[in-house]
Amino acid sequence: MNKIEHPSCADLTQTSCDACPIRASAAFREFSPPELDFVRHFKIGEMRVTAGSTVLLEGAETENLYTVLSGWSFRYKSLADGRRQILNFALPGDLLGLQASLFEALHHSVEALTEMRLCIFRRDRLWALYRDHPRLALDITWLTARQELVLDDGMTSLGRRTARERVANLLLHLYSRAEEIGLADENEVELPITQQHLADALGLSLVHTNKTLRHLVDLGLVHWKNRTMKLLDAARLADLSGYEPTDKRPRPFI
Amino acid sequence: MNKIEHPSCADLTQTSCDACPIRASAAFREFSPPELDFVRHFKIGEMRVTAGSTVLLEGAETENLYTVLSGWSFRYKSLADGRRQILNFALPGDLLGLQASLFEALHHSVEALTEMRLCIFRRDRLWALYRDHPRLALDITWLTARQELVLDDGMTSLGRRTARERVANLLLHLYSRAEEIGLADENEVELPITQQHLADALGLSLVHTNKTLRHLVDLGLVHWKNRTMKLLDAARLADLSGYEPTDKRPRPFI
DNA sequence: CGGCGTTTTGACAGGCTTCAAGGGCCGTGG
DNA sequence: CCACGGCCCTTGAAGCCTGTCAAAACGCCG
Repeated sequence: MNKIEHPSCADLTQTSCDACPIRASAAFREFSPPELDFVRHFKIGEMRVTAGSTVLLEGAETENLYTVLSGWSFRYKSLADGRRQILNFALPGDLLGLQASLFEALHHSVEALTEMRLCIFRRDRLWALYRDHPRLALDITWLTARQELVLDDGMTSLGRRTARERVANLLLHLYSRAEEIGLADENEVELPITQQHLADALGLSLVHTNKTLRHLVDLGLVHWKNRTMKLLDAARLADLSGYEPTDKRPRPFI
Repeated sequence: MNKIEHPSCADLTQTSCDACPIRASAAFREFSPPELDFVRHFKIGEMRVTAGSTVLLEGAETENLYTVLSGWSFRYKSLADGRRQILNFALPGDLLGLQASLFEALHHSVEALTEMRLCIFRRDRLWALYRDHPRLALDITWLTARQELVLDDGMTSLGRRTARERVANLLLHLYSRAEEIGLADENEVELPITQQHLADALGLSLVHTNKTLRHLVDLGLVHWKNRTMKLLDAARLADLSGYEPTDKRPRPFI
């Protein structure tokens, strides 16, 4: 399996929040000393999971709140007969399990696409965070609002876009997300997903996803091989996808 | 067709927050006196819009934050060629425009289905709310997380459910939402929507939506006439829809 | 080399869309 | 009082986009 490398913290058993690899990214805002201090105590520990493992399971209760430190994963829902819908992909900096912290149980599952490192926060201290660190609370709201943007666009794709538009749209979105946190450049990105994942995210069958993707490749708009994607003509892709780039402003973080 | 109306609030007899019709509902939690006091000042005024008017327009900036006091509306996105996807329906107690408060611009529109009364909050005081009233901040987070539940299920429908499953699922969902705030009982509810709205929410064509709905009616599972829906066999509907009821716990509110 | 997961292709079926037209309901106006 | 127009709902027919079935090619790894 492909792994996402984060050399700076590769062999650390427990990253100090001071040296958090996430915070170091230019995409996130700076913490004040008191905030940093709180976060250090809010955090219970770290978790490392292997590619393919289930991080969160639909229906589970009493889960904690997690933050992705490294690695890719995806949220999904399953129907009784096995049909699966991928809701979105979670990258470093994303929050996981907030639902479980606010409601009785989780209504979706999360699966790791690569080896992942997760920061674990105590769900019972979420209230303390809101009470004592409003700026962090606002950051959480910001993250959830941002995710809603993604879900809104995803719904529009599933409901009203053609297969070709959906594929083009998702490829651009994935590149954009990866680039934002420095996992891509030169229009090239390593995506740890199979075409089956694309299909489940797009609401299409595997076969049709393949044919559509191949079509875009044949048109010379994108390269897709060995878990690596390269955008060859992002402008034309965007053109036939109705893609609307999302807000790029600095991003807060717990 | 769609016009933005911003009637002056001056002539309206402003509802005192103390007697807020939303808070009176058993579905919402009680406010503490200080919270009530803050909300009173957070609120700038009320707005009344007529059925069919556009409450929020995609791309608009510097919008305020709204809360629905009465009436139905829906959030939607449009594609360049006119295709429309309804993202969800907003009922009394729902928040509108949080995105616009956190980001540069709105990425979806909102249209009123009935006459509506909206409570207007100052977007620039959102930070004060988080700073001084963490419980209210948590309430906002709760509302957005809850909306995410709805979007997740909607995505699953659009991506992986058949037309029949989608229709059955949406009807149950709409009834559930209406019942929750006392707008429905005896399995009967007045839905101010046309089949075109159903179609746009389900990602189906109007024709196919009609045929599918008619099929459910012919099966004796539901009644649909004159903007009124009655669930005749909710169990069987749920059975063929893969419906999962959402959390029913008391609901917070700004 | 063999096994397995992934990608690719072809053929066919079908669910859903599109096109088209008629019917019902209701407010408006002659 | 009835005709008329505008929505909305309904129904039929034809066609296409996408799903399903099947099988082969490919690539990686033990």
